[in-house]
Amino acid sequence: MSGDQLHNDSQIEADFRANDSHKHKDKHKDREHRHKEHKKDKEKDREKSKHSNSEHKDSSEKKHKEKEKTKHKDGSSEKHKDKHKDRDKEKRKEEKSKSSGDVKIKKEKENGFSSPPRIKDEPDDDGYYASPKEDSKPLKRPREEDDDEYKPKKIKTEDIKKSKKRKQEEEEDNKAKKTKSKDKKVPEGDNKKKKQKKEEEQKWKWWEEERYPEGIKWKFLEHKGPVFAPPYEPLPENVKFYYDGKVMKLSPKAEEVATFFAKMLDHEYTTKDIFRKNFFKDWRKEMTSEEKSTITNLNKCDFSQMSQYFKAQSEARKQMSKEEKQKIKEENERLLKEYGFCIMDNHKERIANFKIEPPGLFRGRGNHPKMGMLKRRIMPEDIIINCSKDSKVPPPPPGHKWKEVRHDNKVTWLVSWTENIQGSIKYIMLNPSSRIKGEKDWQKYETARRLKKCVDKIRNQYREDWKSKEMKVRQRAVALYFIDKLALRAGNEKEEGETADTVGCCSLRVEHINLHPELDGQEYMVEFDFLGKDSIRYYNKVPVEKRVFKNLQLFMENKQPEDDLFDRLNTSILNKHLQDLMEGLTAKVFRTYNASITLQQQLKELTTPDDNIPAKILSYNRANRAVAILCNHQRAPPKTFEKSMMNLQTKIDAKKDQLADARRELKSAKADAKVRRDEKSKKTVESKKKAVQRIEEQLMKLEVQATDREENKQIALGTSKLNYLDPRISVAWCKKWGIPVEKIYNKTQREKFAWAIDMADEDYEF
DNA sequence: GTGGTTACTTAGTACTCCATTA
DNA sequence: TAATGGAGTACTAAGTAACCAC
Repeated sequence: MSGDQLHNDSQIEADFRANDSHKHKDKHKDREHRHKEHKKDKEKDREKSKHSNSEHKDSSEKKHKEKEKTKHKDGSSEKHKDKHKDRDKEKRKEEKSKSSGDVKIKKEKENGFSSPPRIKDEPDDDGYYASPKEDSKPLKRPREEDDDEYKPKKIKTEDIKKSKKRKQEEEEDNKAKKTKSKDKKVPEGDNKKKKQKKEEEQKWKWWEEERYPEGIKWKFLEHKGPVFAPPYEPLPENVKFYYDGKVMKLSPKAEEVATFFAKMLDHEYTTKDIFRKNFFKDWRKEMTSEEKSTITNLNKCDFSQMSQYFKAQSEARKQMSKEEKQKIKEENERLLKEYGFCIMDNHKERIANFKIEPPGLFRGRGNHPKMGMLKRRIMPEDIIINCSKDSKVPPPPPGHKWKEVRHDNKVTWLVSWTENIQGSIKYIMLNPSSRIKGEKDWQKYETARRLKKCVDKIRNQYREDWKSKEMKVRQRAVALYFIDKLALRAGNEKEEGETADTVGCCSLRVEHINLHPELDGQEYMVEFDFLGKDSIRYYNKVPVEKRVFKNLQLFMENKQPEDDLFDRLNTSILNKHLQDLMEGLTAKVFRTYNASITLQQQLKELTTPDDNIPAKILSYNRANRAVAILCNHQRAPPKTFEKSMMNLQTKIDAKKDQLADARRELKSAKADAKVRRDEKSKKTVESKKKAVQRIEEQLMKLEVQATDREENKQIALGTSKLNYLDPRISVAWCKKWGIPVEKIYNKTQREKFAWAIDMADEDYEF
């Protein structure tokens, strides 16, 4: 298959799939919503479902309350997994029996889903793709050697010489800074340049140093603690809240929560029943008893004045003078300078998120049962500080104290707290450019490269396991095949009712796949349709091997749509097995491996040596896109997409006219030169020629831009670029073809991948 | 084997800022 | 000079997976 073909096919696929996906997104959501609601409603509601909407809502709310009560009363029953599962299955069964009458949805689904298979290339023989040839070239740097990864990790201590050198350098740097501040005679521009140069020279190459022993994350850590959200500022007197048409002054606490809702009034969220219900419940908790007895119906609340006030405020912010904006900018910079960095082992490192999340309303993704709940304000008393014993512990704000100060150098976080919505722990950690994150990232790609070496063996093994006598082994083998072939996520188990109903490979249910012995002229087709991470829909039709198909039929035998497809499997079983096959191997390594290897293959196929730089970059983006499609990285089409495409087209048309004019002028200049035969007219011809060339180039650039943008409409390239693609592949490609790395990675990305930019040469092979 | 907890990576979206254009 | 648009950034939700106790 040629590069072009591949590109075109994948593009068509992408468009089909993306259109499909968005067309049906809402329907899907509706269906999912019904699914959940019905689960809650159980038997009694079966009858009621025929009744009016409002009735249905009321009863479901009651049921929900009952459910919550029983949850609290009888926690033990909740804990028992099998019972739990069985009950879910029962509920799902009921839901299914109800929704089976939903002809409309089914019909539309049949009509709408026509995307071609979206899989990686496979040779015809066995539906199995060969891994690329392994490269035996020695890698330049010692730490790139895979052997390093194979051996059980040796305990390494920091090279004394190096650390001494580092200290020396730092001291010199400090001296230099001092003298620089004294020296006022040097012109500022010069100073800046020098400073920049110096900074570049002094970028710490942690990747050239020894790693710490396994488990030790740092030896010294000092920071200033977190920045708390600004306190609530009460609304001005003239901004009123109305209840049932009458002005009502709210207590500060209730008012603050009301403003959260008012700020979101234009958002679709605030029209959703669950959101409103959750918000109202939590809002009432913040009210005084008087307010509670008055405000009993959210529909009677009028937040419009508040909403307008915030809109006016944001408008005023936009209209601020340059000076005012500058002042704010400076204040932010000051905050960043003070709290945005820490000292970790002799190095100043940037902190990723030093600000504590402000209070507000929880905005889950997809059909989240907790959307609208109040995310409470985090106080110093909620905060755990982590730093080294010999560091200066950050002082809590006056009149407050920390929940705890600990000195745990086996973890990377500086600050943590527990949020109130899911009860999960949130952390303040370092920036991706830091040593601690970079090292981990590098390690991740090294693990994926190790997988490359044994992936053939693993593939042979799971193919064998499709024939196993043990059901558990067969399920494991088929699931692994999907994870490998389709880059599916592992699919951990989730607590029912706590999050949106999304799945990954191991948690797929029977209802998420459809088997077609023949479809679109191909045999043994599996049709996937489920909501994955972030409730992004995964829809794909894939031809599989006969044995896989037969196994799937077996797994689905005597099961209901809401039953687990792989009922003998979970991620922990799968990962334990993978661990036996290769040290450090887990399900997610396959995603990294397949993404990176795909990029490398695609770059080889798509890059045309004679192309100019913009065309080569288009090829790069196409290779990147192939990965994004594989990993199902979608985005909502930008709101201004159509408009901006139209503008671009207008520009292209204008450029075409300009080109036509220029060509005409060139032609007449040539004719003129033929007659006159003098130097002057020759020169004119030359300059006209150049003008044509220049315009041609400009036109080409615009056209490339248009193609790229169109192909990217619903595909997000960033996620794979940042998390799945070994940056050394991109760096090597840039070096090989003389493309400035800035064209591929922006400043932040270059900082994150500094290690790769420094160490990869053009021969690098993933 | 299970459930709970913890630590960390991966993810999409909303917002901000700055360059370009009218 | 204001409007526009797009790249880059901030934010934080939602995953994966390890570990531990039972």
